[in-house]
Amino acid sequence: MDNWDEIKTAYHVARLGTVSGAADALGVHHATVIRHIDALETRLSVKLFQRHARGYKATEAGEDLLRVADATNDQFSQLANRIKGRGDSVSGDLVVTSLMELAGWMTPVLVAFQKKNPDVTVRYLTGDRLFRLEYGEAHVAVRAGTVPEQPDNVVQPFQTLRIGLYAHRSYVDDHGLPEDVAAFGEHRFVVHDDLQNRAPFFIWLRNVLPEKAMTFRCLDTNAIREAVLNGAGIGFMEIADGEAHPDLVEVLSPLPEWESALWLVTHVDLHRTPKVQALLKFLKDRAKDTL
Amino acid sequence: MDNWDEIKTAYHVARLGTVSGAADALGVHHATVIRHIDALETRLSVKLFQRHARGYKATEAGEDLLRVADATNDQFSQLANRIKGRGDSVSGDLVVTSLMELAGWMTPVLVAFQKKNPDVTVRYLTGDRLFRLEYGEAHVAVRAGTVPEQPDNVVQPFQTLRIGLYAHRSYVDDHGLPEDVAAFGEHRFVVHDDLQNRAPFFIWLRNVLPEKAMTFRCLDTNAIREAVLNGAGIGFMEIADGEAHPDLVEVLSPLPEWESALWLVTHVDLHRTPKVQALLKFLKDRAKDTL
DNA sequence: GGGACGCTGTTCGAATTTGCACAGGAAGAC
DNA sequence: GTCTTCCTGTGCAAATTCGAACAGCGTCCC
Repeated sequence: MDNWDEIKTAYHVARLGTVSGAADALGVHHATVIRHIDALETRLSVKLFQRHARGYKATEAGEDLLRVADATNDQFSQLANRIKGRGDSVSGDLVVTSLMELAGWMTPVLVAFQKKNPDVTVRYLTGDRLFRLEYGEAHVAVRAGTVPEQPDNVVQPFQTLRIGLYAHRSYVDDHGLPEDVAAFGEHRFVVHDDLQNRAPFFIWLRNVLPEKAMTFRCLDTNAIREAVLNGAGIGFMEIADGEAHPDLVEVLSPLPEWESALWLVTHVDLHRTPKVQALLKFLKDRAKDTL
Repeated sequence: MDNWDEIKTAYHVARLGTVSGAADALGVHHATVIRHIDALETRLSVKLFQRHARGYKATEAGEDLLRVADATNDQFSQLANRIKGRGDSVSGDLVVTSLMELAGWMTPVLVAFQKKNPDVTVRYLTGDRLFRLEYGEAHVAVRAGTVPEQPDNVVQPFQTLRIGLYAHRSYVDDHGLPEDVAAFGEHRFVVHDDLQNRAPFFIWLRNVLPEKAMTFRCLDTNAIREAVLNGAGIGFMEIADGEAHPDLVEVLSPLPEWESALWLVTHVDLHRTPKVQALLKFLKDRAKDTL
């Protein structure tokens, strides 16, 4: 029973009673229908039809096949409708991943998107680990830095991650502010634990700051933020985040080289789906409004 | 959704996760699998799989297809088992038709057959009308006379219908017996109503008997038998039947030209099925024993 | 880090499938 | 009765599909 097309052919013959009718319904030549039936009967070594001049009459086996194939036909039709319907609608799971730094900005946007599309279940994944689009781990990723060049990924420029250098008032009260970059060595900095971190602002910092000044090191961005807010030292934060806290003091005017480009990345196989397109459009619209 | 083979291919890809694995399972080249998937996705304009270096991962649509196709696969397997199982076993309906003359002999044989094969439902059809094998009206027919030559029928010689000419003792008491054929005109005969009837014994009778002697005419053989048994006149009966009744008198020694050949006829599409073969063998064995 | 393995994807020639044309036959209309 | 129509069935040519070989790439193992 390893040729489903022949079953389909037999189904239409059983349903319509004639080879010609089945051929019309299937859009193939009636010779093809006869050959399919013959092949199927030979393989099963059972006669599915009794042939006579006015058409084909299903035997018991043929009647059985008719019932099964009829159900199958229904199932497949419904499947096609579901698939096409889902293709047009925005529903089901929608997995988004981004840098942890963006959680503050992303979360309300995703909540708004979910409100607008109640059929969608949003799953927002952040973590050190890069969630891989090519393994289907996420539909949309927000990536930072140079243009990602994974072969099967569709990359769109999103916006610029603007970073500032801040210290908490309590730190300033204790240590003052560095006059200029040359004086950074006399201060205490909160930095990422991984000194190989390739964020542009961090690379810049490594070039101007001796390692001994990096006195508080954290594995994740959230911890860095908390450390700065608690006066552990000077550290980088998103500008919007820094400005939102009245107790934070800007240590240095943001430099252009601190900025890092953000990219919207999707897997090519999912990029054209309405669901993904809807989110991409939503993200870009919100970025336009809020920046 | 009009190519079931492509669905089957997609099913195996979704199930196994790789094109190569599916190709092995299907016994086709992996290039074929890729083409099927591409064609299916193009037709549905939906991505069923996300491609990556380690294989294919089903999208939501692909998962949906997997579920449906899995059920379909089960259904088809069961169907194949049923069809092949039924092919090997003797069960279901078995429709037999014959001349009414043979009902007396056929019925106990069919009952015995049904006892031996309890899964079979025997339907024994007798009637004036010829039941047509080519329309699936019967599986097996017992026909009399010259070799039937319907094109799609398989004809096997069965046995000889032996006919005798009988009268009931009450008729003989009233009218005596004819000395020879020449005296037939003085007697009363029970015959078939249709004078065109082509039974050989009846043709013979028409040649030796004036029409005025055919005083009791019936439409069916059963009625003729009853009429003879009630003394309505001289009539033809099956020899076995006539000999079974002690009150019947043989009017004339049976002539060879009264005999009529019996044929077992089946439709070529059903002839090779075990069910039909079982009945044919049974009929022939019983005929050997009882004649 | 390097080599080997496994999987995807494409191209081209071959094999299979398909469509066409025509024959043959049965049933129904007139 | 004959004619028409519709159906099945078959040989042959064209179109489509399929398979072999090869390339490319990522991953795993050593």
